[in-house]
Amino acid sequence: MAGDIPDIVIGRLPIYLRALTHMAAEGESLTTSSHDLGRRLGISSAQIRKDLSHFGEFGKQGTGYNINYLFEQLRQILHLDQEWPVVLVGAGSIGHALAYYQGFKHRGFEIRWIFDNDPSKIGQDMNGMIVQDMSILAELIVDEGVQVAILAVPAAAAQQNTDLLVKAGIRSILSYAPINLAVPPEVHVRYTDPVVQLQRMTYYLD
Amino acid sequence: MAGDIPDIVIGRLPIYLRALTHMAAEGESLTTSSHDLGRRLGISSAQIRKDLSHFGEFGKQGTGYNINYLFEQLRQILHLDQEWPVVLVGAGSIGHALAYYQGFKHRGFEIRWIFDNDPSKIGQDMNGMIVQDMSILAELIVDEGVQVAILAVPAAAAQQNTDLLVKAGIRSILSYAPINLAVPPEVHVRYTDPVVQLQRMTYYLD
DNA sequence: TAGATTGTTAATCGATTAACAATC
DNA sequence: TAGATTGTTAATCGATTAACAATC
Repeated sequence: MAGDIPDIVIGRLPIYLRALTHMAAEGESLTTSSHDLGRRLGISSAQIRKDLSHFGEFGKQGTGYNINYLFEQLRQILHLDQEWPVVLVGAGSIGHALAYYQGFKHRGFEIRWIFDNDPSKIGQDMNGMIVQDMSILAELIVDEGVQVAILAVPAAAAQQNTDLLVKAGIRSILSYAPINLAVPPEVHVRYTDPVVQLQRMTYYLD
Repeated sequence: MAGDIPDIVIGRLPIYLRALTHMAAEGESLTTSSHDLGRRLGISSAQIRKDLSHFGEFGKQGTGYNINYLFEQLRQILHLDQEWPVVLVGAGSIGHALAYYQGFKHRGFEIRWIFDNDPSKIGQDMNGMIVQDMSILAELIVDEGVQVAILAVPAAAAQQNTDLLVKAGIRSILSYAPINLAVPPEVHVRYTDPVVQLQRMTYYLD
């Protein structure tokens, strides 16, 4: 059942979740509709209804969706009704920004450990965490059962670090390295490369 | 002609460009093939050939594509045969990481100006640039003809800053704020939200 | 030449949208 | 009730893939 839901649908759920958070915070209404949500996100109302229909019936004809209820349902669908501990690999400037980023709180994730192989960084404090030596990374992942990693190392080191993470049992990797990573099919990787995003837009510029 | 090329195709070109850079750096061969490129990127060879065929004929039957030639062609298609000056709005930890990020160099972009509205940050040096007051942002964009902006401000300030950027003439925005921005159709926006990326993957975790 | 690979066409596959009965 | 909006079906739209003639 779950396996046949298109990944592109899964990819929109966090966007819906985020919009619902804002709506709840605004507190203008207890309910929303597919039309209202779609207008905010630039998505058709039909698509939103179709997406949600993969998982159940969350709305009421005539009134739409209860914001808090739909929010909770999406949280459960995405397995965010628990906090995922995250290991951060790389204590450079990107790693630093991530270590101090407040946005993980209350959205299902917490960076708990930071690793680097640079002796000048090891032992440093970053937002209450001590940068640890890569040599004990695999052991920690196994012992703590960590499944989620953020990779913020230079491109040249990314694949070898990925192999290490995968071997230790990591199943989801968010990579900031500007390179495509090879992983086995059961491991999910998402990429963040600001330059790729910018390059995609300059096509439309003169 | 250009207008009818799907945006999803445009979105893959920077990925191809990045892979070609690595291939050129490795220097193992002067040529590649759609099959070779596809294997590296997890994309079918047919799709790569189809994508490229929107823009011209860059290969040779029997031998494939000259890496440097294809690289140059893609650079031109994406308008990266010039350096785009970028204005960075927000000098917090994300802004700081971006200001010091070396990855923009040689990939078509340079952050030239940093703005913030926090008096404690204004005047600070960041990688050779002085953080400037938001009050002179619009004037600078107009005077310098800046078209590309990176937005790294809190969600609460993102829409009002976007409105300011758009009004001043910015046409491409890369936003790190975890919120959907409303912009006129001629302005392109891309988003980077690490939490959204992570949330998309936890669906597949137990 | 023989083998390899392109560019392109047609077929397939999948995603989005329009429309509407059901019903709150 | 009348108006609004859901969930779903069928139609449309668009993207991917398979296949192959052309040709290096």
